[in-house]
Amino acid sequence: MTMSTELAPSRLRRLPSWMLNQTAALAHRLVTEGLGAVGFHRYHYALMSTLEEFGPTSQADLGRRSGLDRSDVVAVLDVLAERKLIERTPDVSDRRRNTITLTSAGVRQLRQLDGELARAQDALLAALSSSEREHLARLLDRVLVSHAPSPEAASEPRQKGP
Amino acid sequence: MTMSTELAPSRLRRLPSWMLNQTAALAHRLVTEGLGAVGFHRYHYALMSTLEEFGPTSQADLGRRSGLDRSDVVAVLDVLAERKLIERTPDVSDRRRNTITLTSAGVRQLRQLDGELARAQDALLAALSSSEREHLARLLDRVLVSHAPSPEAASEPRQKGP
DNA sequence: TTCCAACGTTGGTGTTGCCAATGGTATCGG
DNA sequence: CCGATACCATTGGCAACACCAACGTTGGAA
Repeated sequence: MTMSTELAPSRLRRLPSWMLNQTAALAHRLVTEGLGAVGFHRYHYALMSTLEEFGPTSQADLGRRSGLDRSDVVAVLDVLAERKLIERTPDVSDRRRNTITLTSAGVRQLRQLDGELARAQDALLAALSSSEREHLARLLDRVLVSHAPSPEAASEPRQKGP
Repeated sequence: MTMSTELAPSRLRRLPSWMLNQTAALAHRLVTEGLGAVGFHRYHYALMSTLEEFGPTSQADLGRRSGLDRSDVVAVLDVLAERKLIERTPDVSDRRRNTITLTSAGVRQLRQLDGELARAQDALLAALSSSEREHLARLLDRVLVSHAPSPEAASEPRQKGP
């Protein structure tokens, strides 16, 4: 991923998909380094922050919300459980599921990762003013929303259907 | 990469690095599908467009300019050569090198890929106006330039020194 | 009851971006 | 001239990443 932008042909340099790839790679590297320095992985943050925001859920739900494959969720939760940051308890009302709970140590750990991540974002966007960063975020969000999956067909278990 | 943005926790949704990753993944998919439909790969386009812009060069230079590892360049050029889109000729003035030349068939092929790629960009950024697309491009470019490698230390072989 | 869907888990797969080693060649210092 | 050093194309491999298939178990609807 070491590429001098100066040398790159304008054909590539102007291509939005190319710019996005390069920038994402940059972001990925910074985030990986930042979290790696304190012994964590993006996946760990994804699951822990999802847990904090939505409260205890099943592994499958966790994966769906954070965009991880459920098979990968297993391994990530293994690590988090070993570090006592989450708890895996069988769901008594549905014995297929585990209920995943963020421990208080997990909440504290999440704070540290938040800081690490904020630093990484700052390093990434150092060249932009805060209003420019917001603008960038808005534009990216628009693109993402426009490609969001169809509004119908919620895979969430409904309490009651019509 | 199939994730409903609605369900994602705002902790992730607001993170620039996360948005960039998601958008880049989207772009990657569209580009891969577009080029794949006509039997090509991003790497093929990267090398061919670099060749058209800079003219015949060595494989190592080609890799440096387009951001590909030189070992990957070999395989990509193998395919392009087999399709008669480039020509690999030994460099008489430096027998370590191959001189890679884009054939006229290569130029024509490149036109088709340009079209395919333009369609992919359009699909990706459909939600944005043209001025918004330009704005996004400018912001991304600023970020990329700010992280560009140091301006010193040109690895280009100089014709003659001072 | 039967059938289908979802669950957690295991064990894969293909792609991507790299790195190391090799044999050949060029260049520079002495 | 000679040796050291650096660059070349090429091969082979690796780790991370995103994803998929299959399994046995459980839940819920027909």
